Amino acid sequence: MSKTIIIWFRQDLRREDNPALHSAYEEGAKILPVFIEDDDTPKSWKRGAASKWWLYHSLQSLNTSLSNNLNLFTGKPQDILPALIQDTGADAVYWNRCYEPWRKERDKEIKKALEDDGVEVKSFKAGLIWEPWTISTKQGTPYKVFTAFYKNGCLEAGEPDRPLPAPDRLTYHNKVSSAVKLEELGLIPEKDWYKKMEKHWSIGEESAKNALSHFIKHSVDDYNTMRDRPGVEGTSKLSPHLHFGEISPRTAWHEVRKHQHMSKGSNKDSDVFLSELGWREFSYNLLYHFEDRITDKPLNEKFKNFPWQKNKNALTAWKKGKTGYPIVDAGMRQLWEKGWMHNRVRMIVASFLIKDLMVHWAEGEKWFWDCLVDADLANNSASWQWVAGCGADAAPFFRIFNPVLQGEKFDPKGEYVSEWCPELSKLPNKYIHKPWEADQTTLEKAGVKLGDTYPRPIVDHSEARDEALTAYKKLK
DNA sequence: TGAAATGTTGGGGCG
DNA sequence: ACGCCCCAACATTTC
Repeated sequence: MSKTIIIWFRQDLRREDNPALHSAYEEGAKILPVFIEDDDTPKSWKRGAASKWWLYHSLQSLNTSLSNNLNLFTGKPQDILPALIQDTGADAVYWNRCYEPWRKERDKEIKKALEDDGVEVKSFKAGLIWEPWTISTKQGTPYKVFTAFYKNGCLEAGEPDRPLPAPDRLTYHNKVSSAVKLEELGLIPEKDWYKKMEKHWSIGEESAKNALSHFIKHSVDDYNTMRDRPGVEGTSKLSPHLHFGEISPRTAWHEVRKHQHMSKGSNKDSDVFLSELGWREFSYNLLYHFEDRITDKPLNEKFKNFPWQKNKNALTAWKKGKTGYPIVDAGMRQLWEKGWMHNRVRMIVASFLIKDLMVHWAEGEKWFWDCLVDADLANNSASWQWVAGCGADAAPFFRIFNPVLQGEKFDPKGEYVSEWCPELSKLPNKYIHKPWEADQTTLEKAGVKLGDTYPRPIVDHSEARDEALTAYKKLK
């Protein structure tokens, strides 16, 4: 009689390059695929609304590719898994590792409890290319500077492992009767705000592969410059697929490498994309080594005394995309509608919230957490601290983005602003990033009434900048 | 993966 | 022809 192995899916919702699944398949075992929507996540980091919506579809897609054999549960894995083993007589549980602090701890306990009961447990690397404990400085300390981490740490560790093929013809254990329906996971909200997101995304493993090949075919060789143009298709848009593990970072890495070997041109641009995968690894490295100072406390303790403003009205205006700065508002509206924001604009809106409005970066972090389909603890936390200047290898605080100049530089034709702030779309390029400077005739011609159809700036950037710098200077 | 302030240079207007 | 000033253009420094 063949062995039955529970494959506990978490953030690895794919068949290809799935080491846990692959290993069970190679053993010729009967597979019992399981996903548990756990309720033991700390309150602040419960799945956000957009993230839930994505997960719903990703699970649906995974279930299809597992020939409807995915068993869904809600509750605590530490209760559900042993019960499941009791029910099915499964011999082993395999999973791919997660790196959130609370999951790490919990998984360790589950492993011990199961092993004490004579159940075999194996965990695998699937979500990262270089796991944090394998990369350290010559002194044995964790890297805190990206370039050193990536060049001397990651790249010196050698070419990443090749991705594993998807197993064909899996043998499944019978579906478990206690499993619940996808609808019962509580992932789809009552209000149907997500309808508008549906047209922006195609979810699941196959879509993730398509997104990657589309990116490699059309954008990767102009990545270095075009990735900064929010009005243009220049980025990979892989982030949600990577977060849920619909595609592995190793696959992305090696597909780009393959392209590099076959293409005649320079690899400069595609190398920049690979280094972005490196930034993802760096974020996980920080989360792993500095977990208590990553998600809401500043890594740089000097910032504990920063005079953050509880500016509720400003925060609301920011969230709604009504700050009066077109590039900021366009970004915030894109986030709301699409569950995603272009990376260049993420930096601009974050700089604006933190430095122009002097609102604590954790407020922005929370809002992104709820709105982003790619909400990811490591990336979101590290990136907010990066902009705030209090993270590892962070942008210095005094590097304050000017929303007008950023708009003019990276959205020179106003395409991005026009798409997300259509009320401004008839303004000439010269004024589309600063409508308050346009004369009355120009405004009327474009159908813009400041303070009515579009807000006036809620702060004066130049004054706000001075105030932020003054506050920063007082820190010691 | 900035922007503003400050410094330097050099051409051209002009007495 | 010369010195002086103005100011763009560019470079450097500072936040």
